[in-house]
Amino acid sequence: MLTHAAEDYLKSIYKLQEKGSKVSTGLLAETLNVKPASATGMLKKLKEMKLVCQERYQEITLTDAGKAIALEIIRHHRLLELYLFKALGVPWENVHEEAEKLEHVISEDVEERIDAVLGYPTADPHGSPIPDKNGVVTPTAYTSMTTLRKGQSCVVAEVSDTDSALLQYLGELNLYPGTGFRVLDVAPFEGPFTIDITGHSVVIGREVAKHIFVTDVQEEE
Amino acid sequence: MLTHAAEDYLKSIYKLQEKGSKVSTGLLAETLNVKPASATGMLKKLKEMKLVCQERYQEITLTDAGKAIALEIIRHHRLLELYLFKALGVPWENVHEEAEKLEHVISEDVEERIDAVLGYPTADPHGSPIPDKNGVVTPTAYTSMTTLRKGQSCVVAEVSDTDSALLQYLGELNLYPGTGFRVLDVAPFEGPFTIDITGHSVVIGREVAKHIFVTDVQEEE
DNA sequence: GATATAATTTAGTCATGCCTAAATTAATTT
DNA sequence: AAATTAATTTAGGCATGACTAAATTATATC
Repeated sequence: MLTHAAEDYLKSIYKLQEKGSKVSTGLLAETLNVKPASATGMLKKLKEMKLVCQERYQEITLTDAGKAIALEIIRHHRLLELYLFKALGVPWENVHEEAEKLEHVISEDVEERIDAVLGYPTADPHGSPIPDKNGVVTPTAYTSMTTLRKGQSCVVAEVSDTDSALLQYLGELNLYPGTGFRVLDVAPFEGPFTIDITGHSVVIGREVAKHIFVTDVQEEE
Repeated sequence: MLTHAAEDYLKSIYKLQEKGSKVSTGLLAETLNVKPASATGMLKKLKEMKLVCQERYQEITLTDAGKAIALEIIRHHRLLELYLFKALGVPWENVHEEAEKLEHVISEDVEERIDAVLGYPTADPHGSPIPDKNGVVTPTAYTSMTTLRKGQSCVVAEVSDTDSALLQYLGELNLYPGTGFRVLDVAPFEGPFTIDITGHSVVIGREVAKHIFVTDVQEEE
């Protein structure tokens, strides 16, 4: 069994490379709120355990074994997030922090029960895909909200889960994955979006729109 | 915030003195599966934190602050046990182990939601009382099953939660707290009990009976 | 009262996982 | 090409929480 810290390193490496970043010691350290020297130390251990590959001063990648563990932890995390949200009513801006602690201690048995109670879901409350038991991820195709034009309608697919204040704001607007809206107007010079969401008209700034990803984009007369 | 290990020490001290044991370094070490020297080390820290009192080579007791923390952890543990049992269907012989890991990472917010979902319960699946939010414990009055005589009927109040194989056995017999049964016979010379439990006749040995505690004992014609 | 046994404490060690400071290597600028 | 800057690694330290071995204190026995 791995330590919690080692699991967190593997998870962060996976998420960074999934995001398309070149994973370096410094980036990893920053992500984990740790000094680069500490990351070097942990990476050395993970390399000895054959979970991580890295040539001296070069890019960091996961081995198949490392990736499998990373996906398992991510599955724990996302199932727990959804469970806390749906079964216990924890506000979605808080589920990430809670799941962060629980993901390392939950047993496979409890996880399977949670999975069953939720009806074998495929996405967490923010729309991120939940890997299945075999580590297979089915990513959802989506576009950034910033690409939308006046008159288009769409459905929220995913939102960034990093900023809890932003999540709280989006929750107040009911901008959860699955919610549909229509673009009433896009202000010129990279201006804000005015959207119609279930009958209410709301203005959304560019900075917020960058964190919203949509699907089912359709022109509407 | 305390470390998980410190929380475990406080919890064990509380449970041992609740059971009526004189809490010594050696007993505590044995309970926690740790060497006496290790316990001495942790006790030193807990004394510095004013959570534990102990004169050199003498009995160990909790301060009010230490007791409050112990009760909080026990509350976490027992609420989690009941939640795993009722909401997720985890077999009762497994809930102790699961809760042991979760009790240290669960937030107060999630705990309150669990408490509400369960309808503010007062006992865990084994019948142990759940301290309330203020640390008040309302113990249930019960008698050992070994004191029962032929013809008496009663209701299971509590069972030992330490031996998971025993719990599995009791579960198969449906001997959960709340279940009633009647003593059909007690064999002589400290022999086994024959009981009627919801229509089935079952023989229970002395060693098992020692771990069952009953209430509502009544003579029956 | 002396001694054997049991319990407890002290002292020193080890593994984790973080830190800072210094050294090294890589990349950029002049 | 040399020098500066940035990134990475090494070296040494610290806290936690376990361990073993040895010393100390308490208790029981003769």
